[in-house]
Amino acid sequence: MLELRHLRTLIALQETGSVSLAAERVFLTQSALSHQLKQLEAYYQQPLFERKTQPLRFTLAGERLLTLAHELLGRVAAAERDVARIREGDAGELRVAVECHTCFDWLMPAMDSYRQHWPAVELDIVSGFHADPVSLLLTQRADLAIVSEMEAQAGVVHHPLFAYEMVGIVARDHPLAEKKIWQAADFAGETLIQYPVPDDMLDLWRKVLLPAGVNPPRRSSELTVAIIQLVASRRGVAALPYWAVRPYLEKGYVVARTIGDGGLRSELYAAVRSEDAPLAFMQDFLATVRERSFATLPGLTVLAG
Amino acid sequence: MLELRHLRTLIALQETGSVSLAAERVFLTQSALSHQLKQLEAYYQQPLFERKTQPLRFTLAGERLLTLAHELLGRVAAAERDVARIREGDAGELRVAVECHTCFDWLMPAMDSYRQHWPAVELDIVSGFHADPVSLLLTQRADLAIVSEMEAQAGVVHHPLFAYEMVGIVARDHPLAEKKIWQAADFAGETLIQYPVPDDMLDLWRKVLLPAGVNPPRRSSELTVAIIQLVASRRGVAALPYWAVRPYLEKGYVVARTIGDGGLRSELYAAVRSEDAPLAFMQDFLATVRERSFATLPGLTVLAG
DNA sequence: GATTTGAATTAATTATTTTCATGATTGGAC
DNA sequence: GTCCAATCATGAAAATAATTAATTCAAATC
Repeated sequence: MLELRHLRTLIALQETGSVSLAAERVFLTQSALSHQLKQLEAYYQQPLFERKTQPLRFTLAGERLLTLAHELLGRVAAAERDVARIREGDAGELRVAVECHTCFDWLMPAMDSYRQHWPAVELDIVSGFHADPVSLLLTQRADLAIVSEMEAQAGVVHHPLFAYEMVGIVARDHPLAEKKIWQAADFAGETLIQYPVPDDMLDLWRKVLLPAGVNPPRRSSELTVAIIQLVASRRGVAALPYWAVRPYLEKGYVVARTIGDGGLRSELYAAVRSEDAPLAFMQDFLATVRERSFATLPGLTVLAG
Repeated sequence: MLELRHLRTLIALQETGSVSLAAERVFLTQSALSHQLKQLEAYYQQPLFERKTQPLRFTLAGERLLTLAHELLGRVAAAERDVARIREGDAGELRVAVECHTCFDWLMPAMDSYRQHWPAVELDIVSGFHADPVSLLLTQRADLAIVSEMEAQAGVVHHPLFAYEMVGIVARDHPLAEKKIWQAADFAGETLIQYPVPDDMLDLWRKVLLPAGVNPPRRSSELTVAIIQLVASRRGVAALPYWAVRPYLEKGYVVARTIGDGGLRSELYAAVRSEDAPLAFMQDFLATVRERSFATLPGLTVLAG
C-alpha cells in the first residue's frame, strides 16, 4: 500500500538521478531503497523508472506518481506548519547572521519561500563579518547563524544543512586547466582571487593552503561574477562552490577542477540558541532551507547530524 | 513521521465517531489504533481529538489534519487510477445485476462517482429478479452481480462489500412498538409489508420466519416510501435496512426495533467472473462502492473476506 | 580484460506495528 | 450510590515490515 515514504523516495530519485544518491538523500542505504522500489513496482505491477540511463528516466506511471508526490508533500508541509502554529502561535523573531558571500545564492530563495509561510515572523539579515558569529547568538544580536564548522559551544546547538564541493576554476587556456586534480603546491605562483574576508574563513586556506604552507598573492572582489570575470581574463585562479559556478561552466567562460584527492568538501551548519531550537518557526526555517537548497542547487550532499 | 495510514485512520475516526469502530473500519484492533493515535499525538505534541464525547470531537489540530486527509486521499486514488489505466487501458464493460430494491440507494451515488472517473467504461444496470443472478455472470449477460450470500461457484469470485442491520419498523402506536426486541413469533398475526420479490430473497424470511415456521400474510410495494406509508398507517410491519429508514425515523413517522437477539444482520457481496476480478476498472468499482457507502450510509459495518 | 560504479539479491538484523491480555474510566440503568 | 456495559489505554509479547550487510550481477570505463 502506498505511503508518503514512497513519495519522498520518488522525489529524491528525481532530484538526484540515481538510486544510490537518492538513498543517501533520504538517509537509507542503497539496498533499502532498492527493496522499497521493488516493492512499489510490484504493487503497481509495472516499472516506475529505467535504471539503465544516467540520470534515470521515469516511466509514464512513474511520472504520474511523481506528480502526485509534488501535489501531496507540499500540502503535508502546509498542514504540519498549521498544526505547529496551533500549538505555538505564528509569530517570532528570526535574525539570520550570514558571513559567506555565496550563501545568499541559496538563502534568498529559501527566505522568499519561508516569508510566504510565516508572514508573522520578523525575518532579518544580520550581515557582515565577525570573528565569532556564534557570539552574536549569545549576545542576542542574531537568532540563527550560518557557519561552516560545528564548534561545540554551551547554549548553542548546530543543525547540519548540507555539504558541497569547492572546485578550482581557471581560464580554459591557462596551464592549470590541464591538471585534473590540483594540489596545494599548484597554487604557489598563482594569484588567488577571493571574496574580501579574513583568510581563516576560507575553506581553501584552512584545509589546503595553510597546512601546506603555501601563501599565494591575492586579489579580491565582492561579487561572484566579477571573480569569474577576473579568472576568465587570466588574472588568477579561484575556489568556489560547484553550484555557484556551474552556470559559467556551461557557458564555457572558465573550467572547474578538483582540489586535492577526493575534492575539497565544504559544509554548512545553522547554529541557534538551545532554547530556540525546538520552536516550530525555527524548525521550519531549517527544513525550508534544506528543501529549497536540495531542490535548486546541483551537487549537494547530505550532512549527518 | 506522518504517513498516509494515519490519514486513513483519521477519516475512519470521523466517519465512525469512535476509536473502536474506526479500528474495525481499517481492519485493525482497537488497541492498535489507540497506539497509533497516541504516537501521532506525541509526534504533534498535542491532542487531535477528545475521546470523552460520543461521537468524538476533533481539536483544531485534528480538524486540520482531517482536512489534509481529505485533500490527499482523493488525489492518491486519482493517481492510482491513472497508474492502473496506464497498464490496462481505460475501457471496459460493466453490466451490474441488482436484485434488491434498496440497493439503488447506495448504488446510485457510487455509480455516479464511478462514471466520472471511468468515462470510457460502459456502465449498465441489468435489473430484474432472477432465480440465480450469478448465472447471469456465467452466461455473459452481466459482469457484476450484487448478492447477499457468498455461495461458492466455479469461475466466480465474491468480494465482500459491507454488512448492515435490518430493523423491524412499525407505527408508533402499534402494540409491537412496546417490544425492544422482536422474535419470529411476534410476526405471526401481523401483515408483513415487503418488496414484490420471491420469499427466499428476503433475509427476514430466510433467517427468521422460515426457521421458526411463521408465515404471516403479505402486502407488497415497489417503493420504500410507500412501504413506510403503509406501516405508518398501521397496515402492517416491515423489515428494512437501518440506513434506508433512518430519515423516516428522525421524522417520527415510524419506530424501529431490533429483530432477534443481537439483531438481524444482512450482508452484501459483489460477485464477478474470476477472470475479471483483477481488472483495474472492476477493482475500482468495488473500492468506489465501499468508499461511497461507508461515507454516506449510517450504521454500516465492515465485512471480512 | 581488469577495474570501477551502480543496482539487485539473499539472508540476517533491527525496528515498527499489531495483538493479547488486562486495567482504567465513563456513562447510563436501576 | 453501585453495578454493568462500553470504550479507551497500557505494557509485554508476537508478528510483520523495513533496513542493513554482504555479496553478486551488469554495464561502463579505462
